[in-house]
Amino acid sequence: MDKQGRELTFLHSGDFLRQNTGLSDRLTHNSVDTGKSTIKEVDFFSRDRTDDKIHCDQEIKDGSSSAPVDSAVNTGLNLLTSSSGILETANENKPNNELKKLQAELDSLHDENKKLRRMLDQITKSYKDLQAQLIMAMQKQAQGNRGKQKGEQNGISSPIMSAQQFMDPRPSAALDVNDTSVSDDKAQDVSVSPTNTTEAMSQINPGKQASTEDGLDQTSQSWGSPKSPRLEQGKGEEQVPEVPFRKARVSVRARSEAPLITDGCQWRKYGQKMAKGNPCPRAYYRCTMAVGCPVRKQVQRCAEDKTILITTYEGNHNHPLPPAATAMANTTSAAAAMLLSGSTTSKESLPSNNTFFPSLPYASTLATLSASAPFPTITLDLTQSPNPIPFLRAPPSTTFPLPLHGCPQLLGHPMYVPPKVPAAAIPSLQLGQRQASMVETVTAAIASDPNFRAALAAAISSIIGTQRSNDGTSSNTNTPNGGIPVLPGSPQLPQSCTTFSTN
DNA sequence: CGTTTTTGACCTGCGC
DNA sequence: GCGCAGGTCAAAAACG
Repeated sequence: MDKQGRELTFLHSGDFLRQNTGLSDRLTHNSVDTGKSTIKEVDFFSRDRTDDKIHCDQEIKDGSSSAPVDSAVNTGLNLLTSSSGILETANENKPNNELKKLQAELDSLHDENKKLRRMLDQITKSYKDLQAQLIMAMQKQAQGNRGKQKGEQNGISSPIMSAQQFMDPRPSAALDVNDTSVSDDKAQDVSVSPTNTTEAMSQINPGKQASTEDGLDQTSQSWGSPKSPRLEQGKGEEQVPEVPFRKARVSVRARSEAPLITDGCQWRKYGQKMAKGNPCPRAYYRCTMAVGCPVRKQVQRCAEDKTILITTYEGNHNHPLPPAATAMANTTSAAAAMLLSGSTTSKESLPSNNTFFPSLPYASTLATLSASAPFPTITLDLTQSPNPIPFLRAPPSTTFPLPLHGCPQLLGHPMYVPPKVPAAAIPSLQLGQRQASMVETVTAAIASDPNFRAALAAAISSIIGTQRSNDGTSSNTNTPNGGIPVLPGSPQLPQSCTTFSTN
């Protein structure tokens, strides 16, 4: 928490600027010429509760996807109860029989509600079963085609498969076509666990899920140091099969003068390296919010435009996340959901434009999928405005234009006015609002994707099923983050990793 | 004094 | 096999 004191939170009106406690001298490039404290981090995602509430309301209105069914049911009950109470008060003088009528009606509604819940449970269960079967079938198919797969790796594979691979670190092991050692047992495990389907999303999700989740340990292990010699020493034996795709990554490009972007988590820097082709060093951070949290992130400034900070998240949090982190998690989870949604057909060489969403206003802000990298990566580009600044994007990939109306380039620093960026002329006073709305805008934009909706619905179903199976509690708690429901794979504990780095 | 950052060394994977 | 690049470790330094 100390660290947070050094961070800047732009989305909280009250916390608009948090005091930097004195590390500013280290970050010379971060200094604001006005003499104000150096900006340590920029919080693109933090929101206040009001925002969350609004977001939640929006989801409910949207109806199709997000709002967990249970919550909808409960809402109905509440409304009825409330309304009945009002009636009771208003009808004090009316005959008791009328009151009894209302009570009877209320009871009947309760019964109906129970029935609906049962139905929901059944549907959820059925969905899980089907999902498990699908995964198993896919794995078998993958094994059958393994011979071909090498060639296909660089090409386009089954959308579902690719999605699974991207999103699922663990599942990736199970689903990985390259992994000959995958066992059916493992596949089953994966299928059973909701976290499997969307690891990246899970990472993003504010972790509400209990750390007891089996996925955590596995994730931690794989993350702990896939490359770590020490850990790998035992790989000779029963070790979890090495997966070509170690982990899904979420990378965020944002314009920021701050060296870091506040994402609600605590990070400890454990290394810095000069990357080839980039004069700016790459910093490596590890999540310190919980002991053994496997989540790591890399922060680097873009070589082409040093005002752009690129942050890449890796791994799932194995601990609950604070609200501020939840907001970020929501955004990244949305991106992850897009990955899962089947857009992943575009593993590579798909046009980097708004081919998929021509109707979206700002193709300039994109989510990019890259399979060419060692790790499946989705990149959220928050740097471009309707008047985009050209910059080089990595490898051929599929892009998902995100209509960010919030002038992403301003996100990084409220006081910073990039000379190149026209949008920078926007008064800094509006930045807070803009940034606050940006998260929602991004979320809404992503959610507008039918594929995303489908994925989200599936995710919710998985979560609901999981929670009930795990603790028997209702699924209402799935949306603590105030907006995007916790997606499967990241359900409560794990949060997907999205990295915001400014290069 | 405890925690965090810095930084050089080390390890691994990959391409030639 | 060698060299390069990416990533991590861990001791030392810095910070609060």
